[in-house]
Amino acid sequence: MKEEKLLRKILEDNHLRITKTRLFIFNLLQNNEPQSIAELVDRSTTKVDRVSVYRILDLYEKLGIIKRINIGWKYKLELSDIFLDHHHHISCIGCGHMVAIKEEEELEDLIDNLGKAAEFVLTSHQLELQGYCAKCQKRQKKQSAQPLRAI
Amino acid sequence: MKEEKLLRKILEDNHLRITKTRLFIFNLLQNNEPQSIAELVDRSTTKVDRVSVYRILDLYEKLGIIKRINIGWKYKLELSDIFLDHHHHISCIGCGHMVAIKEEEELEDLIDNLGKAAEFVLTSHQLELQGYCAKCQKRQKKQSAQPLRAI
DNA sequence: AATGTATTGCAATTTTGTTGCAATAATATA
DNA sequence: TATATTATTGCAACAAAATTGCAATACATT
Repeated sequence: MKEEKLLRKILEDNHLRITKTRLFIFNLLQNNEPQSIAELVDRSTTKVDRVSVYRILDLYEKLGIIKRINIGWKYKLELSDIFLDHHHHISCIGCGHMVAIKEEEELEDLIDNLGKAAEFVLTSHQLELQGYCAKCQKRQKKQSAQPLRAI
Repeated sequence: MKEEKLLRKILEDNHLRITKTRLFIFNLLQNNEPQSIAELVDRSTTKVDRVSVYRILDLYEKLGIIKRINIGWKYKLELSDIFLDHHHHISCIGCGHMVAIKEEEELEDLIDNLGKAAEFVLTSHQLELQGYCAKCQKRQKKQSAQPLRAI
């Protein structure tokens, strides 16, 4: 429960109250894959009002507790790097399956340099990869070849 | 007008009609910085109905003509790599200013390897950096120091 | 130019996100 | 530990964003 302790500290430091709803939402974030707001609202019903979910997510974002990550056209929310180790994502267009890519020094260094070159002081970055996972590649081969840009 | 030719070819290849509205929206995408859907809808009024803007953007996404890029909690749309040279973005939290980062072989290679390591066949990726631009850094120094997690 | 059909615009609807305010719950303090 | 203070929540109403069905229109084919 190290994470909840940190959450409590952040709230305290900002003179914000440690409430059941705030802990509940934090719990949802902690015990699930990255979720959309709709999913979070869904998982909260009966426990927490829609409005409060939105308000708590806004607050958590301002406090740097959560961040948005992109999956194609949509985005999902996950705990930020102070709770989870810094990482990136790769997601399968075929089945939606998503895996975390653990931190790579070489990549992070390169990103730092991009910031320096642009004379920026970097505060954050996201890298998202998309493609077909091993399973979906096999499945595709079995079926007839797909057109490049089918709709 | 090389780009419009490619657009026409993609539509033709998919047995879709080349219409004034589709060309109009493409034109908006081509002649502006990355835009939000709201901005595109705004710039279309009187010419194109809101609904059609949504439908055309959906279509363009399916066809791989446009892609979403993230700016903090929001996203914007821009033409995809078949129209624009592949690049990434760095945006300033202070003033919202955004600059393109031109392709870097080393970075792209590294990303390819991440895909291979996960046994994925990659189709696309996005890298977004955030921070403070040179101007905003100076402005901040003048003002008193900011707390790390102010709300 | 006429025909068939995809595309568009309109109206209505659903979904998503926001606001004000009274009721409630968390903290400070006595 | 009870009470007072005030942040937080839920409710209702609202506003904005996105979607749907269908008739009117415009594009492509002959």
